[in-house]
Amino acid sequence: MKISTKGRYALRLMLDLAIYDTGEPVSLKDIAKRQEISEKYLEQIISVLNKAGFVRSIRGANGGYVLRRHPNEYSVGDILRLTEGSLSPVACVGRESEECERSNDCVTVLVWEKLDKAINDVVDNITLQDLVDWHAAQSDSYVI
Amino acid sequence: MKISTKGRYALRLMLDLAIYDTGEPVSLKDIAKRQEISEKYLEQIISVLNKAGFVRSIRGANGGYVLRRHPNEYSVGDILRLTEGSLSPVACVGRESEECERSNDCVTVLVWEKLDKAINDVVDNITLQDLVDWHAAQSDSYVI
DNA sequence: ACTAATCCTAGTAATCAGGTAGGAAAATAG
DNA sequence: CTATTTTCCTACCTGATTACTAGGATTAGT
Repeated sequence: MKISTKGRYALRLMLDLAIYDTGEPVSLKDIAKRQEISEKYLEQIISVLNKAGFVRSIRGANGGYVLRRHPNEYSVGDILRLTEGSLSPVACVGRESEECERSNDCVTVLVWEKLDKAINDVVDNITLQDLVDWHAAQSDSYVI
Repeated sequence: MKISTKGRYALRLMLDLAIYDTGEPVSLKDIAKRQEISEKYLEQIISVLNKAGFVRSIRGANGGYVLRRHPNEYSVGDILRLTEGSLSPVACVGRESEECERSNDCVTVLVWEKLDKAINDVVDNITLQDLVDWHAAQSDSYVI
């Protein structure tokens, strides 16, 4: 029941892009340095975000990435589901759930459905903008 | 973010014991047949439940297992945490959480804490007895 | 032309999931 | 006392996944 590094790094990556959004593209090199994550590994992760249209890439010198939309238009759930795959705790519940031939007398599925709902309720109700705000609040408290 | 077969099977195993609790020990062979799970694999899973004192074992012919406590004294969370290990979505939150040197300026941890809380809220508020009741309700509806 | 960046594919070591296999030990039935 | 039924224990195995690393092609600015 763990979120993999792929999902966690994707979230930090998107948050970094949101925080350092000046209009200018942000290079992976900078993100990798700030987040202390291998640049090569980040490449693979951002490639997924790029293909899904979450970010826009600018190639060549002074290139990098920028967010396509406003931070409040990305939910944490969007980002995690894209990079992690389904967040449902078992294969037989949630979106694109697979059929199970035992579903007739299966009681435990009721547990998994509640769990699935609880998980999605959390991640779908936090946006990237919320993370930016929390970050700002945290930084402020250091200054004071 | 998946619950493994170990946790899922453990839950079905405990539920089977609760449903077929007549005072007589229930053999793994019977449980394996009813639940369509390999008996050998169930052996390993119930061994964990046995060592933790969740079930009592009776060896020899006509032996088997019985629940140690009343079904309403087991939460789904107890069973899952025992067999799955921690249910927290990342290593740095929840019970026995590991220290992280980035925790100072880490914002995403707030997401994981909410998620952890939501997950535990679900599994700690469903007991084995609830599952038994749901099962009974489901069986009734078939009879009618 | 040189450099800085993204893009793309392949490889890889370690770990884990999900079992199988074989036999020892205990208890009961006959 | 023996055969059978059951739990108990340890080891092994195969395939998938995780978390990366590596190398080079492509694009674009200076």
